[in-house]
Amino acid sequence: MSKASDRAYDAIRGMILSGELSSGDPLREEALAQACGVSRTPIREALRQLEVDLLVRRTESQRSYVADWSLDDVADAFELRAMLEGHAARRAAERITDDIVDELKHYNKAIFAAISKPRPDVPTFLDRNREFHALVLDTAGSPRLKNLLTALIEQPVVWRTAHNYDPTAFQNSHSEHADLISAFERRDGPWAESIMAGHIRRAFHAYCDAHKGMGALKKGAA
Amino acid sequence: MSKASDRAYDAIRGMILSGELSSGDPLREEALAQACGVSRTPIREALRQLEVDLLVRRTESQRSYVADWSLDDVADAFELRAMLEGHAARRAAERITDDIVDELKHYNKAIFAAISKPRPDVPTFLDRNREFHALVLDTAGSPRLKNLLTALIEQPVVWRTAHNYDPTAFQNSHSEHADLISAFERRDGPWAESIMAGHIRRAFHAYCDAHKGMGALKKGAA
DNA sequence: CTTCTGCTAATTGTATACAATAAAGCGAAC
DNA sequence: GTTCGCTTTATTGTATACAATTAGCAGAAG
Repeated sequence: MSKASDRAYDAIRGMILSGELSSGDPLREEALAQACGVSRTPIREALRQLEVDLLVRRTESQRSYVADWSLDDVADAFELRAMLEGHAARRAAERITDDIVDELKHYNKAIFAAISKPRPDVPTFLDRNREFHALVLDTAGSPRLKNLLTALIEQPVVWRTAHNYDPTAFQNSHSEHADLISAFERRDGPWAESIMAGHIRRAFHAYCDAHKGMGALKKGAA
Repeated sequence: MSKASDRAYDAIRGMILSGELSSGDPLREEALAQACGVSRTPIREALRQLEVDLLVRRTESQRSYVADWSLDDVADAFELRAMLEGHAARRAAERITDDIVDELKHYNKAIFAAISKPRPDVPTFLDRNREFHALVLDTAGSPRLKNLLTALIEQPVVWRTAHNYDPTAFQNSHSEHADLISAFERRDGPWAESIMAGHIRRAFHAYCDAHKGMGALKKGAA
């Protein structure tokens, strides 16, 4: 996407993720255009993309609203991620080269450094973690799988949960990555698959723990 | 999508599937607009959708081209379908009601009727088959899964292959649906999953047989 | 009191003009 | 002869005006 569309996309996405907009809020093109300082054309493009991301839902009459993510939806998303990323890990194990393994080790070292500080560096953790998973996905060598997963991976759920990780969860994440790398070194697809699936499922349970009693994702603002 | 966008989408999609446009052909908005009798705006929307469908690819400089589907890509798509539709079948088996089972039986009966004629009624087969799979997918009750699969399910591969089915393949398809219904009646998720996965894989092999020696999807026209 | 109908206002869809950007072709310098 | 850079041209991005559609509401009929 190009400049204005990107600005619009990031802006709207930010408003949704930050809770400035709540579930079910209507998204009117004209209003968003003013808010983002662009015309309706790039807004329309951004909304289409956000719809693919499932952050925005459209009614049959083409009106757009902020999507609502119930706990079931979140579970659903994590389940699919577990399956698809597990599959990706298996394929990656069958195709990986030593160079890629080294690169993964490098990312995981950076993750370790970020979470070993007295006060964990969450943004760095998130970035390296993202890169780690992206590299696995690339190594899987399936453009379609990549397409499906990217729509699933960068979603509010993932985004919000990490801030609530406790130190143990960080450690678990890091050591699961290490296990995954071991599976890759042995080119053991099934092992890689099961580690990855478990890795995602653990993230889901971390999410559940973090959101216990706080009404899931309802009402982000206020 | 609305009228003009739809027309554009169908028209371009048709041009690609029929082979009127070949892999790698550039898609220029202005030219398509004229060809479809609409302005560039709906064309742009259609192209974005076709890109999601993976029928169109865009370069970094935002130019659009007809995507090329190598045999590997086709295999890739079928593998993902097998996994995801298998998953959907398992979920469906855990959630299905007797009414839905009856409806599936009804579709499968219609399929049987269509393929039992002296000269099989392929369009009807395709329609009922589509409805059968769509109902399973709905019953799975995962909007995200549905989202992912619809992007995968209506693709050139599926579309073209059925025309080359031999009578045996039609029969197999019908009897696998019957098996699936049995699994649903017993609410046996794992069974349903494996039948569905096999069902899709068989379709892939039917595709391979039909395209043996005819250079996969290269050069559809001429 | 409810429901249907028609009007009004709000919102999205489409077309088109113009701006920005990337590709292609040409020419000069080395 | 090749390569670098400029100019030209083709193509996409953005803004805006207008058309079409939809929702919301008021008012009359039952």
